[in-house]
Amino acid sequence: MVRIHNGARMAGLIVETEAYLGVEDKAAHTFGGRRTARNQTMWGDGGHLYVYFTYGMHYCMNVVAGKAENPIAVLIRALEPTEGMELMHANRGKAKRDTDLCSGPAKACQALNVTREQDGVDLTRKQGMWIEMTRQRALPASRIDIGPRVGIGYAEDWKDKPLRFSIRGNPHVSRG
DNA sequence: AGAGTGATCATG
DNA sequence: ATGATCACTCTC
Repeated sequence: MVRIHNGARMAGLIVETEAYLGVEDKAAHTFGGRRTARNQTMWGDGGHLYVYFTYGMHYCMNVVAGKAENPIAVLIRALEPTEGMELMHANRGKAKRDTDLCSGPAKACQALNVTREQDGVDLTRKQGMWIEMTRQRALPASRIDIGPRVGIGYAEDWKDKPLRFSIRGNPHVSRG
């Protein structure tokens, strides 16, 4: 994931995600067909960034993954910083080590200076923020941990579904 | 384990 | 208009 802010480039490898599956997923903002000012980006075409504000102080970002009217999104829960760590430290303030920079969904947004201003950004254009392929080979399934999502204990029969994905042993994965 | 913090959303 | 909630983080 690449972010240009004030002319400087920051980047990180996506190491942890969660899937939010449209109108039937009780943990998704679009559950039951809810369509609000906040979540309207989720209802649009995939390839755009959905950013929401929560707990009075935190932003979290998602990659919209469905076609229009199919509100599926992938929450970016953690990044392994690869470029611009100095700027990330400045943005985060309290972080002591590199593993504190982006090891959580709101931390990653704070490090990359992502707010509601970035909601709806087209990630297929290399402007402001986008996603690039790495030169690394795809990881084998054996290197991916799969488990229940974090912080959605209210979601009844959806709370234990295996929709959280992370790279096994990567120190930048959130504690959750 | 508890506080911090305010937008958001369903209710009426 | 009101009140409960919240896809979290930090500090104790």
